[in-house]
Amino acid sequence: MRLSRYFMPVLKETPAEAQIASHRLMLRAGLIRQSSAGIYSWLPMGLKVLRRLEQIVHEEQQRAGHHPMLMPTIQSADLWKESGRYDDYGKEMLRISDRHGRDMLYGPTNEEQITDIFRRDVSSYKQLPLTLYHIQWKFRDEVRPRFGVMRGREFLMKDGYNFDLTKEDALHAYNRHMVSYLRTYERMGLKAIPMRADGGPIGGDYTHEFLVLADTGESEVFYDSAVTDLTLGERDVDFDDVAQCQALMEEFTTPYARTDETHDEAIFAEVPEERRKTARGIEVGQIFYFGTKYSEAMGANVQGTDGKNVPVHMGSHGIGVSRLVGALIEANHDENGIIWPESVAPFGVSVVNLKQGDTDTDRVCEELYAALGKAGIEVLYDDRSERAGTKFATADLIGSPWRITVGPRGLKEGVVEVTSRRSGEAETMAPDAAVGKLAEIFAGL
RNA sequence: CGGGCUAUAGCGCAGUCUGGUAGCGCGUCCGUCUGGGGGACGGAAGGUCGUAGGUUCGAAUCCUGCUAGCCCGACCA
Repeated sequence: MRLSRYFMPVLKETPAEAQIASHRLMLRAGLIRQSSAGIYSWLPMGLKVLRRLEQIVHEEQQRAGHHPMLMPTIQSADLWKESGRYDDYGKEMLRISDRHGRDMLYGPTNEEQITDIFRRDVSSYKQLPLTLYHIQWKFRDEVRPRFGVMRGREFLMKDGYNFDLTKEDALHAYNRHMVSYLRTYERMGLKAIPMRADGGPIGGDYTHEFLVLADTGESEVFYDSAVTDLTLGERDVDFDDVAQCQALMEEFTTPYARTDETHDEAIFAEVPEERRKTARGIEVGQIFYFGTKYSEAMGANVQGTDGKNVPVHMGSHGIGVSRLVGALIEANHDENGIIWPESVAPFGVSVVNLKQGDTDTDRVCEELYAALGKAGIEVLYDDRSERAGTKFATADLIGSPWRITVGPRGLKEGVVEVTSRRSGEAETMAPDAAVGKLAEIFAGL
């Protein structure tokens, strides 16, 4: 993308309403604009990030054997009256009525809807196990929205639902989700720790929250530092392998890791003192197994091998996709701006032309732009007639992980400069070598 | 939902106390000089001062209602 033709309204100063780094930087870098309290428009570059996260979530869900679908944002209240949650949910739920005076609502989640879909078309154990998910906008009418997209009222969420004949099968689904979530966050360049959690309004005995450590996190967390060393890495996972998923789940949940809601000082005290850590965390996902709570309330039964109807065992699982954009920035920024991990960056490379209008710098920039694009890298070419300082400041702010600086001084020696946004380290090399180096870096993503 | 604060140009702010018809910086547009970390100079555009009503010869300024936004707490992904 040529910056001169793009819509990327960056701000030099921070809007007064933004308190935390991610909110400030999302506004300053032109990712979002507020529409009303807790409701945001996603500008082109913000949408790019959101789409990249969605893409990773889709790939990892489908890798685990889950099926994408899409349910509506507006739901009928009838289903919620049936499950009993119409009254339980309280003012957080945005209630509306249509022209006929029917009670409707803007969905804060979709257990009722998915259960309704399930019970209409699934009647036999032979159709199980089944896990369906979607990525859809939700609305929760927070009393006090804040921190930009981290605690908005409207938010994009992946929510998934598993249906299984037995508790054992449903717990495998639970473990499978645990592992697929770990993979998902790792691909995004995030360290998310599964922590034992409270059921909350969704209910359930088995539940873990995934938290990203960040000073601005809303939850206080307590953990054994051993848990932060764990990674899935390149390990090959067979999501149908019950024992493997179980083992991985145990590996990642055995070290102590809890939020303040479930924290137990007595158990925590057993962790060796030097490994006992207290920090703050941002919740970016949660998984639940809740048994037959909804299937019983809503009559979601299947016939078992003996021909008898039994309620299915269910679980639900969520990833806060829009919130993740904020969490990623909280975990990846410095005083100059955002530092995107390669896998989610809206632009992998910023090409900075230090002397717009100079025949040689213009030509080399164009060649780099074309060659990097051919290598499958999204490039933001800063072709504005701005001075070097302005272009560097913009590049730092928007956080492309790599910058190629092209100026007459370097071109005299036949080189350009390749700079890592994260480390700040710069290397000079021929333009061809720069393309080769970056193509290699981005090839694995 | 309790407590506190704010609303003036795209962004950050002054002006309000003491009423006289709106200003600064950044950004934007034009021009010139520049050109490796937000450059300089000259010119210009842009505001029903959140909204409705009241007081007054006259209201950004004083009074009342409303709305929106922000902060702390409780709540929550």
